Amino acid sequence: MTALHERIRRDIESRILSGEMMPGDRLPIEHDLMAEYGCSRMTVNKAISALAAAGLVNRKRKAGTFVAAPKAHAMVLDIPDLAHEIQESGQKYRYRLLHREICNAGKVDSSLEIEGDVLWTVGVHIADGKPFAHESRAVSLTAVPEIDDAVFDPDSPGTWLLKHVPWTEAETAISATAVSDREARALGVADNTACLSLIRRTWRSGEHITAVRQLFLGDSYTLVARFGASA
Amino acid sequence: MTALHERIRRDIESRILSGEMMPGDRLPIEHDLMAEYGCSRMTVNKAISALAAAGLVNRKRKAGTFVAAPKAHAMVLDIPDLAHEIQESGQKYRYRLLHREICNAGKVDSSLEIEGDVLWTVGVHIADGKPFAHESRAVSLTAVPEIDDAVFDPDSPGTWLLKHVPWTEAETAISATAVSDREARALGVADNTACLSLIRRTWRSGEHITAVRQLFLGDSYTLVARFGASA
DNA sequence: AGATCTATATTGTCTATACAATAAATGATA
DNA sequence: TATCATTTATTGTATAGACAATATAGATCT
Repeated sequence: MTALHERIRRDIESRILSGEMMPGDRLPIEHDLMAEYGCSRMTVNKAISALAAAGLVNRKRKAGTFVAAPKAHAMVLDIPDLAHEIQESGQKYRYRLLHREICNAGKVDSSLEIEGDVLWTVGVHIADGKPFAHESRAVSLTAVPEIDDAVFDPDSPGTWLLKHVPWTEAETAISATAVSDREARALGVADNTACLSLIRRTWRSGEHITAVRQLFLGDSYTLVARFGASA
Repeated sequence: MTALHERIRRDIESRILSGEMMPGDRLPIEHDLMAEYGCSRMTVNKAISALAAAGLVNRKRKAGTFVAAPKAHAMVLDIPDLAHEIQESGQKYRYRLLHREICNAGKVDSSLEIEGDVLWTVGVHIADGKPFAHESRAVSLTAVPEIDDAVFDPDSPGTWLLKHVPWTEAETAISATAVSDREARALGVADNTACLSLIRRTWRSGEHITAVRQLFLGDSYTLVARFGASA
């Protein structure tokens, strides 16, 4: 039932992933694959183009198609929507707003690197009554003026934004840090506890929409990135 | 000079990303796009299939093509090869091996979740003479017997593996932790310093190759993931 | 109203062919 | 030998047409 071009793609893909074809090796030319699979060149081309789009091979006119060097470690990182993830796992999710203020970006955490007038929120993500992540967020009022009217009761500011504002570019920086005393109090942990710090900034067509810094208790939360069939 | 199918793809993509077309909106049918762009259906199909492959739209026979719900936060995470990255930034890279032992996996850090006989290495990544990441790695001897003969002098075990063994599946877990006393000593920092813990496990066709746990000093290292044009 | 069949719109795949673009290989020239 | 032009192999793009698969919408029958 699977389409032929798909079969060809998977066939060659497996030859590469299994190590049977090593980086630098040359693939058969389209004409030969046509013969091998008994199909038209368009079909072969579709299969190999897909591999090229996925970065598994490089193609060059006249030269041929070659197995690409291993993509080192580019992989898909699944940064979940907290509310969604927590509810999935059967826990009760709540967001508690600690602070909400319209102010100039200069006033908020400088690590967010946002400018202009913003809505600044500070809150805590709670799973089954237990604080679980601390969040400080700035949303540009010039980019998203309507957020001023938003109520963050069922939804956290992040969920609200996801539902209302599409983004086109994003950047996420992950590091480790020790919680400050104020954050420790909000999370109900000891001062200086090791935390995962996730700073995420999004744009829409070059215009900065929001920047957020989330602190996850180190042992309670782990980001997992997967690549390949093990998923 | 850009191909027509590429122009069509970008055209529609920008309509989606700009917010002009919202999730759930229906795209014109291929026949209409044919007319709009004055080309054959195959060309339109190629453009829209690319958008579908990228997850921007969903296609259903008879129903049509629809703008997909925002892909939450799936993005490309660039987990660099440490040696490469440090050298890029003009610093001098060195790997110092602290421990090397053939043993059963049971003996090494249980968080690595590997089994059988392994080569266990512990070492420190050094940039410009300053310790910078602590690494504990187990490499399966059944999967990679030849690593027993490897010398980790110019290359760290990770770099050696990258050069010699292709992998097909990988999983990376990122969390925050406080360094143990032994690790603190190796890194030359105070006990309990907050660190980024990166556990990475790779397979080849289902066979577990290696598992590694790297500890990065929290303030000295940040993983950055980017998505979209801002890169 | 509800179930079942039928028609139809839309995407999915494939073919055979054509010409364009590119870079490597080859040959000609200085 | 070095440089430049020419050929040639290979991929890139496009076309028109055909038939398949499938989900919706409409029609028919309980």
